[in-house]
Amino acid sequence: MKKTPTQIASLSARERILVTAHELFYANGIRATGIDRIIDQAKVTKATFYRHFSSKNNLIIAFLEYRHQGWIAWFKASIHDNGNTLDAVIPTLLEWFESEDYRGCAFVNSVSELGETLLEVMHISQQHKYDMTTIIKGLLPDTGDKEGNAMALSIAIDGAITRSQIVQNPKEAIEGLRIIIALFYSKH
Amino acid sequence: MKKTPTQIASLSARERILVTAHELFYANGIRATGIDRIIDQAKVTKATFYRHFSSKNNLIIAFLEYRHQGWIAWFKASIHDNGNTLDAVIPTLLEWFESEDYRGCAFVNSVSELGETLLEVMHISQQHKYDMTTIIKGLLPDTGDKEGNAMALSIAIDGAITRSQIVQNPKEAIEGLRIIIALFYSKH
DNA sequence: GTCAAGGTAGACAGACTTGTCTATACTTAT
DNA sequence: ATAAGTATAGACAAGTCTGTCTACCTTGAC
Repeated sequence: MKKTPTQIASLSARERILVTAHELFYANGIRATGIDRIIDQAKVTKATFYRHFSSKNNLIIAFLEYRHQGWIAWFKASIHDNGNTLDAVIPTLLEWFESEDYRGCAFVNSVSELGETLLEVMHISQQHKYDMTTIIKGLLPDTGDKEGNAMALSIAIDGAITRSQIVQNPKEAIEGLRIIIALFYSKH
Repeated sequence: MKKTPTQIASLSARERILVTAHELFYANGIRATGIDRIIDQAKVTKATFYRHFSSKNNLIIAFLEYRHQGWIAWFKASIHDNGNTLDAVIPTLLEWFESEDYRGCAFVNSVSELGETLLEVMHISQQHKYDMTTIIKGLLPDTGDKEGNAMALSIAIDGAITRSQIVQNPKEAIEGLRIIIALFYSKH
């Protein structure tokens, strides 16, 4: 995915916390990441942290909103750059899967970890999947069961995201997805 | 999935710990579940727990092995009971998705939570996905790219498992999967 | 020049974690 | 009958976690 080699020092305290939380939460998990670790790496103090975020839960939600915005923007842009067809999801996802710090879908991971202990996590994750499905729908022709096909395709994409995380073989996951997409093309 | 209303008291201490750990780990997450909670609910003491499992990590691995065995056995049996064809995965998964305590794939959840901090978790999860794919492969005809098709189908299944966990709409996830499976049938 | 906002530095409370340890008791095989 | 194995009960060490607090400093607006 997008690499933002931002000079962390040039950001405001709030942004430094958010960027650092994103990095650590995604890489190591939310429960595994303590506030202390975040404030150390973000180069802020505890008082500053709690001035910007009232609690860790609050930061978790901000992290997911930040991630959602970033991911959707990247996904749209990359699909556009690859021709804006259904086929464009292949190189788009492959690039993501092959990125060094790839660790699956941040929303699936968050729901896995936190379950329903933090309702907003569930809601943001549902919104994220809904928005991804809408983007896929926009790539489909106006024939047949467009809604159902978009759902089916985005489920296949979720499968590839998950499989790539577990089996750590991006090519294999992408090839599986490619077979499914080809079936959709041969149908029309 | 299979409901085992086992009289917990009739089991050995080790089995009680394992059954309880399975219930709590799957329902609430691994990191969210403390040893104290497990020993309380399993009606054993700490000394007994540590006689059977040298550490929490050790219990996590035992839990995943137990889950893998149980899940694969259930999956095979349910597919068999539903006609032993590719279509059989539809009612099989629907039954699982609609079970009250459904919370997605225990292996995906574990990898999400623990990442690479516990290597065995990664390995067991990979084995789990491999074994699931093998079962799917056994349902396919000997035509075309059997290997690739099994991979594609099991990725779609993973997607449905994940989507059902997040969006909490089993029917929708199953319908998406049904569309993909229908495409595989129409191909031959 | 004053004042408010936002920053640094770090001690601290209180809860929760895993894992160890002592001391006691029940069961079963030899 | 005794010894080994497994159980109960629960105190405890040592570490982690989130969140609060005091005390002081810097910067920019007015």
